[in-house]
Amino acid sequence: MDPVNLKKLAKQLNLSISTVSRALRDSYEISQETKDKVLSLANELNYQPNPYASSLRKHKSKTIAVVVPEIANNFFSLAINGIGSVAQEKGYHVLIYLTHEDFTQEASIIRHLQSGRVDGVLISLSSETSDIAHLLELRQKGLPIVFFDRVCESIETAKVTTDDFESSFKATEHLIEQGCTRIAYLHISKNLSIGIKRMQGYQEALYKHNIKFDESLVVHAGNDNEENHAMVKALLSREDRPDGIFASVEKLAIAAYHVCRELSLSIPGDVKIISFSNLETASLLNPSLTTITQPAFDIGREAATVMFRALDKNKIHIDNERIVLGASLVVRDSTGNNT
Amino acid sequence: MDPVNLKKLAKQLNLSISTVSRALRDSYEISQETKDKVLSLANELNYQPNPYASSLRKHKSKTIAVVVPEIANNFFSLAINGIGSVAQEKGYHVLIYLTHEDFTQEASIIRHLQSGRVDGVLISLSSETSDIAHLLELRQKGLPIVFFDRVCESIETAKVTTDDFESSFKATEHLIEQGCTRIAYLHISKNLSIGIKRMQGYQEALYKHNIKFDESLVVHAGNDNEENHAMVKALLSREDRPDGIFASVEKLAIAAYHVCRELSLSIPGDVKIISFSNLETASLLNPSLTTITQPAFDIGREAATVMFRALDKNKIHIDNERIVLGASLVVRDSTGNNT
DNA sequence: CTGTTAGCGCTTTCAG
DNA sequence: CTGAAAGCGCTAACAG
Repeated sequence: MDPVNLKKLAKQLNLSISTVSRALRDSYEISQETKDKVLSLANELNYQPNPYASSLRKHKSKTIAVVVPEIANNFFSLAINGIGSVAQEKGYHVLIYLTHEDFTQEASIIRHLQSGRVDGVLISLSSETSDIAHLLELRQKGLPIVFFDRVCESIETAKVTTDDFESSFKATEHLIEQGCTRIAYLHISKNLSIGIKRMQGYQEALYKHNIKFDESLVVHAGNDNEENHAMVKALLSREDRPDGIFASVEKLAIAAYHVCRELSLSIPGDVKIISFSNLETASLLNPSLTTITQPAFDIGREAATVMFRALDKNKIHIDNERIVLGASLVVRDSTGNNT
Repeated sequence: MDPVNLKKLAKQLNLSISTVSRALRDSYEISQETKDKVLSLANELNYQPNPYASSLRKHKSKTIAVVVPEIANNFFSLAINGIGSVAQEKGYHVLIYLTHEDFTQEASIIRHLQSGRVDGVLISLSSETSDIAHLLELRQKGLPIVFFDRVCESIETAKVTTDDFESSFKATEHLIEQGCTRIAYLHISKNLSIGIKRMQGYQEALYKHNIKFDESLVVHAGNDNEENHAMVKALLSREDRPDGIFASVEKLAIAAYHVCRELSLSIPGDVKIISFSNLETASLLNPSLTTITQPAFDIGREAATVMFRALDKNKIHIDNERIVLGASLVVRDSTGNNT
């Protein structure tokens, strides 16, 4: 109840507040003897420095913000784990903000972060974000930003992603090699670079194998699950329905699964599905699920590492570095073993 | 770059700092006219109050800590989502701390939180936690605590959980009704009340159906996945191996799945598995997975609601309330539809 | 209705 | 090596 602060320690030791403060930060200008005395009393009373006082004084919070669309999504959870692990090593704190894929919420969160509450921001954009004024403003305030996964190409700063093009190319090619000729692409958002890059990989694979790109096989999904479901259902109900589906995100693959069940289409007999997905356990449990698994944890670690490196050097502006981590195409045979 | 603070606003408006401050907090003692002027300039300059200054002054941080063993776990992710949604409504910030199921880390995190960085702590205990001195200390410092899921029975405060006993009873009974007679229990930790309650439900169901409880069918799992795997493998390699498995947590069910595959045991032919699990999508994808699905999001919301109610009233000590939310037994037929 | 002032707990000159 | 004092940005008496 009674506060343990520098004043109290100082009084009890007959020292000045500044001496105690310096002793605790192991300053060279304090005698060993004094340091020992201070340290021991601090431990005894379990002194914990008030972080707000020192943040106010130093204009540094030792805190970063992680802004993600949602957290109940294996990719983001794992990435946050990665971020958290580096943060703990570096003695930083992690504030989590969820945008729920909503632009307005994202903007208001980012705007709030101009307050100085955090020293840097790691962000994965909402699928609705096209206007980036709020991010530019934040940067102008001197806050370093690192993008991960869902990056913004037009802002010069570090971006950590999966090799979206390459892995999409391989995934699509895999479907083609399995005999698919009419492959649909479930597109997450026209605003997000991941959606675009993944689509490019898909198109490139079709091109390589002389399959004509059919615009009508692309489903432009939105934020409404019901609507997405309906669109996928329409697609799979067509006379000339696709025999393969490449989903740019897990959520859309799940929708496709649902629809196949409703329409009594067998997987992978009638329709082969492949998707970006980090549901390791799910794919473990279902042999017919072939996934592109992103190195989510490492993406988090990498993004955080870049950020802390900048913060250590008091760098406000992070260089326009692009870090691309490889994803793995996890194909399973009918017994569920990886191949 | 240049800071927008009260001083700056005051100077530009020819008002005193305190007047500006009051105007911004919509104090009754400020004229509408002044308020308007202040507000409009604040908006124009995009003034964001320094949270550290006001926290220091008010001894309130408008921030809570959420301490969980891990985050790449659907239950915790969903619960954090729930917490986050209430926090955002109430204007609170959420700091996430991960213990990695490690007691030492948990203790050091909790100790750090005595600093006043947060106004309250929501926690789900690490499976290694048996000593609770750190939690008692925290409480003595005047910080309200709310437990969720993995609660500590011996501390008087609010606890939000699933009806562990009841749902375990039903799950076990379900296995018995499916014809299982030798049902194993995969036990998470002897320290955690959830493990114990779930075991009690299991035992009670056996008792009701006149099946003798066989201690040798209980696997006491630890923190090491390899070891757990080995123990489950030993269990399923026995001459008199179980024909049913009830896993108290998802991770152990996954281990059992792996082992069955290695030993070429069919599920649910040779062995029926049932588990606490929030991997909705996984169970969607695999028809043979029967789960007890906890209302994770609601547990998070509920826990946060209790916390904010206390904080609103400046209550340091939360009453020993127990909130129990129902879980649902999700049984699927061979087509994967819920029944 | 508005201004002056004291301080939250800490760091950091500047003096000794 | 140690102490005194100023001040980070904000709030809350207390005066007027």
